[in-house]
Amino acid sequence: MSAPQIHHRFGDQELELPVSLTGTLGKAIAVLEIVANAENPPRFTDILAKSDQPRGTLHRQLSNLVEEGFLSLDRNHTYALGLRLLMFASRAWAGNQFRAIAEPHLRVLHEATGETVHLGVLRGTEVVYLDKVEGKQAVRMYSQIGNASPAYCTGVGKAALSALPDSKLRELAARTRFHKFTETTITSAAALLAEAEAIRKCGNAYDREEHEPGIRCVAAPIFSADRSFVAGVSVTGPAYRVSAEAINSWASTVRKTAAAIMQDMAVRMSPRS
Amino acid sequence: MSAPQIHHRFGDQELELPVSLTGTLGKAIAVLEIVANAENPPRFTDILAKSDQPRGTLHRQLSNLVEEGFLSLDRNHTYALGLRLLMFASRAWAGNQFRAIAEPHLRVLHEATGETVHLGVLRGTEVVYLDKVEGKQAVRMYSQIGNASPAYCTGVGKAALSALPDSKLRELAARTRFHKFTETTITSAAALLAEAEAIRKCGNAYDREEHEPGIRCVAAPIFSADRSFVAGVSVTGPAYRVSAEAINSWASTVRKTAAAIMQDMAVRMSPRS
DNA sequence: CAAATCGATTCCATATATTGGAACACGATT
DNA sequence: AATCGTGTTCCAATATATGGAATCGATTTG
Repeated sequence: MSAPQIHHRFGDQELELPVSLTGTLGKAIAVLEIVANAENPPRFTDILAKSDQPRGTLHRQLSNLVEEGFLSLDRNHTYALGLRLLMFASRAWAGNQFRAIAEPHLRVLHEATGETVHLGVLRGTEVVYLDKVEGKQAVRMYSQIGNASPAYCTGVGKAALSALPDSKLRELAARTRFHKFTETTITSAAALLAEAEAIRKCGNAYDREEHEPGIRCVAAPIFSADRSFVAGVSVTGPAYRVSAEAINSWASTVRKTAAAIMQDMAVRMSPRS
Repeated sequence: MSAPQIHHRFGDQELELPVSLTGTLGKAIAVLEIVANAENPPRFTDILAKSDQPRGTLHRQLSNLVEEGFLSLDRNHTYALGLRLLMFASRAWAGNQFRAIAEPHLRVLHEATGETVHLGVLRGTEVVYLDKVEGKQAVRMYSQIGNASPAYCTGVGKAALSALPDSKLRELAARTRFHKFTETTITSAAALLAEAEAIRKCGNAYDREEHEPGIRCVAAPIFSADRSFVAGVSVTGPAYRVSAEAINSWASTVRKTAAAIMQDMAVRMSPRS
């Protein structure tokens, strides 16, 4: 019913993270966020405590969200994120052109290395994972895909950051909140800027057990011509199995994958169909 | 920072599907839905055509959604679902108690049969898949999980429907819009009610290539005591590899898995902490 | 068993955010 | 240069969200 018209979607996606509230919608989403960030299913009062909305208002907001399927309310009066979010996300993922284009390249990279391959894009100071290719293994997916990790301590994240124009990089570095996950985690904006510079020079980002102990990773940046869209690819493996030499030996392969993805995207950008 | 308090979440989740608009939020979500259902990335005018909102209004709604990260707008003026939806979905999935409880049982079922195992819950007249366990295979995930399929022509869906109280079942059957996907697809409310009765008798639902040709499946219902929450678990395989006899031989195994999940949930429901 | 306490829900005058028509800007096409 | 198709901005009118207080219900306490 619709021609398979190809659009060009490279310098897409916004990088801004929403801080200011967008009227009614923003308030509703703020409530969603509270529920999403709660460790155990929150009750009305729990949410009220974290929200600065008066009772009546909050109650209606919650009711609306439940009505719309963005939240679910069980009979113990605890709220949880609703199934409708899953439906939207599934379509968001399937319809994402960048992911679709990158996917075959990720497979090739996985074949070449035998280790887990990640694809992620920068969103504010975080990286959102769009795909993951790993060996024989039962599902284990939402656990990673759609997940957001800090950019400053992951291979994909640092690769993406390094591709940003300098002004943008500084801005993000300034507003990053650093947390020392391991011994080697970067913990200052200055160190992050230096790291980005190093990555620009050699073309690869490395995660030297900076996020999780025992996990190593090489990554390379992917970016649009104007740097308004930045992402990264990486190969990850456990330190006990993957030596530092192995990581180094994959560096150029990962760079080639990134280059191949960028070229593939450029190709599908130009003509209007 | 928070006690690992266990809440009981069985007769949870709402079954209603949102038809009426919930004020401002509902209108915003309606816009989201338009973008989600578009085949190729829609432009402003495309959305305007499907929406009944005036230009100015629609434009602000879109701007707000972009601002909040629920939509992305690329420089060709095409809209797509935003990454923030992925982040929410990832947390919704990870935090879903039902899925977490069912997961180990799904693995066992997969080991026993060697074929793909699905877990899904009913939402309105559709089934939303929460988990999928399959053999050695690279990712392929959002493609199924979070996906919504019609209930009347899938194993999981029919199993879930059969567990509903009669009045609810009739209501859903009445508002189901039937589409003849294959030769064997059920295409009337009456036939669906009869099918549900048959499932209640034998305890299993079968998908006899009713949704996709060449795909067979046995399922069993999962439900809360008061039937306010209904779901299903299934084993699926390609007809060329999986004979009708094999499917039959798995029937009781699938029922046992469903029973085990239900018991496991009941256990984690009762005490308040 | 009554009273009190805590939480969730409903109500309604008021303030505010959304509305939508029209004007404006921009680029592509003729 | 003029026209057309798009996307974007503006602002008075108005519909909508707000939030304080009252109500309801369940659970705990005296």
